[in-house]
Amino acid sequence: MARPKTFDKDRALEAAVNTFRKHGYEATSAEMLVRAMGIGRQSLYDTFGDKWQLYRMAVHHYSTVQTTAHIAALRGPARAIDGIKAMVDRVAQDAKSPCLGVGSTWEFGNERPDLEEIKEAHGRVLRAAIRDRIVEAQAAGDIAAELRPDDVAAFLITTFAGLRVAGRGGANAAGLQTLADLAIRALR
Amino acid sequence: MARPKTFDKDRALEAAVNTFRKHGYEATSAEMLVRAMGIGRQSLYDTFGDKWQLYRMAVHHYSTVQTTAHIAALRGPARAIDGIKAMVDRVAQDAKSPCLGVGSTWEFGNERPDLEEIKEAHGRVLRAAIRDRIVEAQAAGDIAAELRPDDVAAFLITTFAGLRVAGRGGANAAGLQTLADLAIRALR
DNA sequence: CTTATTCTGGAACGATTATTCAAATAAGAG
DNA sequence: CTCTTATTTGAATAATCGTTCCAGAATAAG
Repeated sequence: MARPKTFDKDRALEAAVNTFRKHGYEATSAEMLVRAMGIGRQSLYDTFGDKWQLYRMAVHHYSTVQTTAHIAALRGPARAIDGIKAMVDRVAQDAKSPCLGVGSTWEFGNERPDLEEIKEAHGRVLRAAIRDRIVEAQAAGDIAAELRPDDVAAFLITTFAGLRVAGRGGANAAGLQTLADLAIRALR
Repeated sequence: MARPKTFDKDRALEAAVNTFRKHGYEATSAEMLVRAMGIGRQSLYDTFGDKWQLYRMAVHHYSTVQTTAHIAALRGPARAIDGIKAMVDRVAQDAKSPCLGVGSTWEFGNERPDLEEIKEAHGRVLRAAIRDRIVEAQAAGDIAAELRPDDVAAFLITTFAGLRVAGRGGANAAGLQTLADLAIRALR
């Protein structure tokens, strides 16, 4: 059997992710994707189907990486409140590079069931992880006991979106950190 | 002099605003605009120049209306903190309909000087108005004195973006209100 | 009425879109 | 080397894009 050289699909997908992050779905052309991914045009269609399927895979990949990083920061420190702070700080530091989650949410709202499915799955996991640490922080007296954990988790995720929009709009690192600190303040 | 009937430019512009709000710039075609605005294709180009100029006018119009509404809510109540709450609540209630400010920020970042100019001008006015009421609320003891008014104003505007992304993603009215309440909590 | 002006809508333009067919190229296995 | 398969690339398709030209319909002032 002959086994010719095959291109790195993961590398190609990550290049697609970055292109979609920067320009969104509509403003990204197949030509841009091919160039960024460093593969031939036909390989793109053979391997990933079409532009929309590639986009879905990009969103899925991005969501996985991002959710994993969120949770790693969240669970890193011993104290729950420190984990929550670490997670928020990480988003503040990362907010200068465009988020594909916010991008796809803004571009398609909740009108694309297949996209919604992907984001719902990751969102559920992330919300649950955050909620657990909130409960833990409340037990430690670091988050006000009267707050409902689900509400706080939703608030933090909404804060992520706000930070990312601010970052996209040109806010500097120090300003983003100040915003993150203020959000944490709401939990006392 | 003969003076033929002229179409209502304000109505047409508002229709353009709504179309751009829903679909963004890239995904809005001239055909969609013509249909939504209820005018002939040539009238669009004669009156508004081209698609980009129309978009700039739409962003400008939207920003003006939105800034005015923000400030009206902000200055309505006698107590400053109530004005701030009213402004945030208004955004929470409005967050289901897509915001052209967030949309243009996300679609173009801060790389379009002519767009940036428009939003900077309105942003400056809004930030100043918010800051004034924050100072007032601090004097009344309703906002923590140690917070810097500029930071709080930036935080509130970032919260607007977060709420709007959440609304676009399908959050319901009650959930948005809860998020707004939590944001206000950060100011105590 | 006439006449001046505006608006409309079909036709066309060139450019770009996503996608596919088919042929050429490249590279590893035997 | 040959053979097999992956990948690339040129060409073509059909659709749509923003935009302009142009002819005719509509409308209001004189």
